[in-house]
Amino acid sequence: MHQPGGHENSFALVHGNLEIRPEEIQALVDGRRVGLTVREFQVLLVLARREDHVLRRGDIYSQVWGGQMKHRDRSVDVFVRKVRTKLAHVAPGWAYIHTHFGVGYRFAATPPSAGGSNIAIGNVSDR
Amino acid sequence: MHQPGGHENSFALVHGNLEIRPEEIQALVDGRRVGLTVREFQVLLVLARREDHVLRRGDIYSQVWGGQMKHRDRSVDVFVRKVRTKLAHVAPGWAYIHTHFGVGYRFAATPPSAGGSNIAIGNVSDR
DNA sequence: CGTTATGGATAACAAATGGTGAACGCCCTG
DNA sequence: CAGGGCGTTCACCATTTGTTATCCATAACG
Repeated sequence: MHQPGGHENSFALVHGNLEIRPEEIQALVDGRRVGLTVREFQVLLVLARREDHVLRRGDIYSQVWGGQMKHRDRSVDVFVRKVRTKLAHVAPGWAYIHTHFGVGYRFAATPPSAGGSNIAIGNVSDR
Repeated sequence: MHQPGGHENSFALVHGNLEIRPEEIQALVDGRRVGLTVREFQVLLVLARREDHVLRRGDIYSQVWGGQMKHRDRSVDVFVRKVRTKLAHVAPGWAYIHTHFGVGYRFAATPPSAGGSNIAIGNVSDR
């Protein structure tokens, strides 16, 4: 994580059934490990720290990778997907990272059925 | 948004039940997301920044799209309508963007019933 | 009233954006 | 040195958004 000269805020975050432990680089859902890699964890952490706020890709990027995000860099997207996949594996039906088209992503732990009983499988993007 | 070399004024605006967060490109009505797209949001923002002032189409256009608005370009109108629709969806009865015939638009958060109990459905244009 | 100007409403089409799956290269470990 | 885990990058495709044209309603005006 890129915070030049800064310490990691180390208190655990709890959102819904998800617990995030910065010092341990661990994310737990109802006590079960999500199994995120370091990068994946960082992306989730950055988002979760600003619950319910829309973060631009560039902001997420600079906080995790440091520096300026190159034009058309898809790193953030790819990692968001990886995180989503692993979270979905442990917490089926829940949604945590919401897409804001043309802007970025927003963290909000959303229980199943909230947001409508979608018969469709695909993702829905917020705005 | 076109502000060559300029920074986005980033403090939230609040008008009536409407909150506008430039940084997040988010508009909220009583906490509920309006769901505007980036362009739609920009149009609303430009208007809201000059609450109660009538802005000419050309001004709105140049601030959002940049450059000079071409003769008979209806972009502004189309987006005003889109914004109105989405706002109406979340805040029934309220009016935010008022038409000034032959001139342009004016932002003013107006609660229901203010402005008369119109039985008619259509729009009313100010002057 | 009849005509013209102006804005509202839709829809068709084009472009931008993000989801996905997979290939690669690196590094570590057995 | 083979295998596995991880981060990075690419390419393809579905969806969402932006742009433009057209038709319709209404205001302005003689």
